Amino acid sequence: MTRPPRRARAVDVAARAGVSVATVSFVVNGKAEGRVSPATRLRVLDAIAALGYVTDASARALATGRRRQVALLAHDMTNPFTAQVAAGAAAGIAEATEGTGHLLLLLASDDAEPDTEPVGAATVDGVLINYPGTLPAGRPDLPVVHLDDPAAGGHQVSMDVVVGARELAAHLAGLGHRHVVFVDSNRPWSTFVERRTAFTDEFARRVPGAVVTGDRSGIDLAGAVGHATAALEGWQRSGATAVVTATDVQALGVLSALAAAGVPVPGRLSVAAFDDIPFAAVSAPPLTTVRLPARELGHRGAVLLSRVIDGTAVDPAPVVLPAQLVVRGSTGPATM
Amino acid sequence: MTRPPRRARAVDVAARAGVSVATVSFVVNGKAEGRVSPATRLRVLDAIAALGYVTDASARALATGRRRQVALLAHDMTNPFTAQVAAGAAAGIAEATEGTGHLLLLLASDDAEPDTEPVGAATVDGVLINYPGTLPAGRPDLPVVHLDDPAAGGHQVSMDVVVGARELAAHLAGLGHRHVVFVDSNRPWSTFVERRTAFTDEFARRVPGAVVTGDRSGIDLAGAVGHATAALEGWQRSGATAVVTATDVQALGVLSALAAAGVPVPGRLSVAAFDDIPFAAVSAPPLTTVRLPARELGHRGAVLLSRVIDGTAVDPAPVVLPAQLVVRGSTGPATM
DNA sequence: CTGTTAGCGCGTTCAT
DNA sequence: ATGAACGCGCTAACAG
Repeated sequence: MTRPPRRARAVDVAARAGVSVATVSFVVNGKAEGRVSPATRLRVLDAIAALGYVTDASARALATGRRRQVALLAHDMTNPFTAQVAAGAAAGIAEATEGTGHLLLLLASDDAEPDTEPVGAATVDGVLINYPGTLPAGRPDLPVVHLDDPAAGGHQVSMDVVVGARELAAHLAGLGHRHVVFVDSNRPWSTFVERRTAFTDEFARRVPGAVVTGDRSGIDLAGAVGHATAALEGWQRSGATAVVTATDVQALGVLSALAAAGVPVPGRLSVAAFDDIPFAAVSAPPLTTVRLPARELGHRGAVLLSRVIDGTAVDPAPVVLPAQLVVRGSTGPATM
Repeated sequence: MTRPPRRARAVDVAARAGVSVATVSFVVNGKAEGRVSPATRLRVLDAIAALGYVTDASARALATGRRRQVALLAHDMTNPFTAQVAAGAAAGIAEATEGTGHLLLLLASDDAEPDTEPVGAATVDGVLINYPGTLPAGRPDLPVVHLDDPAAGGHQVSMDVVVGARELAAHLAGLGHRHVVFVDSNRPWSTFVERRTAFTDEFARRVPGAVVTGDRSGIDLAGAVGHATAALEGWQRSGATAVVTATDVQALGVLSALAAAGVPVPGRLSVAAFDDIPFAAVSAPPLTTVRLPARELGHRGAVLLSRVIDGTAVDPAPVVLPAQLVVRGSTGPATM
């Protein structure tokens, strides 16, 4: 009665069904068509169910060379944008592989590089990089898709940040703003460079004598609040009438600092940003921001990566997702 | 000149170093001590570096039975609490395994159960469940640690929600509130049940004739906003002077709905919740909430799981992390 | 101190 | 239509 609680193997299934392991393998992998008679196929299926047999992933991986896993290299899961990318990626890989593919989460610890050991150890069939910079060499032919890194080569999916930035510039210009502070991220990622330069260029083009003061802060909430609190007075003295940040998280920090200091938004200072994370819609006032489709980014990236892995996608054709300005209550007419 | 871009294997290293694969295996796994001479060890190391050799994870897993991977079963990575748990878990597993362990992310798609196929396929050495309910059977002896699920048996780490809930009840009672609306989560997870009953009991104990009106909403931002907007009028008519929600996300939604309706907080209605996600500190007004150490939860859970896996932790001794009320601006004296 | 070798569990070609 | 046998790359017991 005391059956060994050991996992059933293909041999066990084969024995119970009175066939060979090869037959079991065929049935399990859907290659029974024209090779295994429907009757025996059913017997095998029964045995599988009875034994609770599940193919061992490591053994299969060793035999096939496919791991059925993909890694997501990201920086900080605590950032809502990243979290959405991850959620989208998980859904995308599941969808593209019909539930057989899975996501290995590789996060950077603090400011270090994320741990890429699994990549070298061939634990994954491909990598999704939501992180600037390339992989450590060693696996030159490993399928890779870059996310939101317009400067990256190869396969990538990004968002039309430039269009969104221009819309934002036009919006602020139309409200009469002439001097804005642009709070960049203190990480020199290409997506942030693009946000800043596209905004700055368009704003300068539309507003004669425009002034865009550069500034930067961490993109974590605490860092953003601290920076904004300290920089606030300088912003006011400079005559700026609007603050644009590279990310929503920073803007939420700015909003908080302004509220604490009793500065009316958008009465005294307008605030706008990029991302449109869910919390941007419920801040006080709700945040005007450039909507960047984070979840879609992860989703499309995962689907693309799956295609690269199975060889369907060969030549790198960058996918660019649309971005769009969402006007809410944090921006208003410029007032000096 | 055209070297095959193939990954180097142990045999290749062995050949280059003039030793056998066993020797390579020993030095790779740090078992060279007293088995391999320092000199040959160095030769092997050189060969490894020269060839860029990295042990194949699948092969090693097949041979050792250890996958060096752990799964995190979670519901919605978009929820900041979950994201923090994930970040903590990733850090914890890396720490406990000195960088050799990794995190497989298994998310539930919408309201379905999360995909547990990798668990059955033995892709992981253990599972971290931040999700109510147990694993599908089939692997009864698989190490499991439940997170924030006080009703779960076995190994688990949770938080002292009861203490926090009582502090909150005392706080509101002290401010003169007698009628509060408790907006529960619409998911019947034990952690939420605990939050509600602990709060309700303590509040009733402290306030003679106390009224706690029950209510519930989704714990996603959109759902919370929608619900609050619709329920708002009823809350006001009922004579409630405070709203307590099961999670910060819901409270943020409530705050947003109240702001849109022009209801002063805490002037007309006080608002409080559980979690203390980062955004709770920057809302307008900043949210009074019971701080639940999410990151720590994930971290400790991962460390504990590692111990269970390597057999260090045997008897399930539930770990309970402290919770503590953080009073901010969203709660004030009751006013009718 | 070092080499040989038998598994680990599955996929797949080649006979039958 | 089915089974036998080899290989995937590595670990670990055993022999020397």
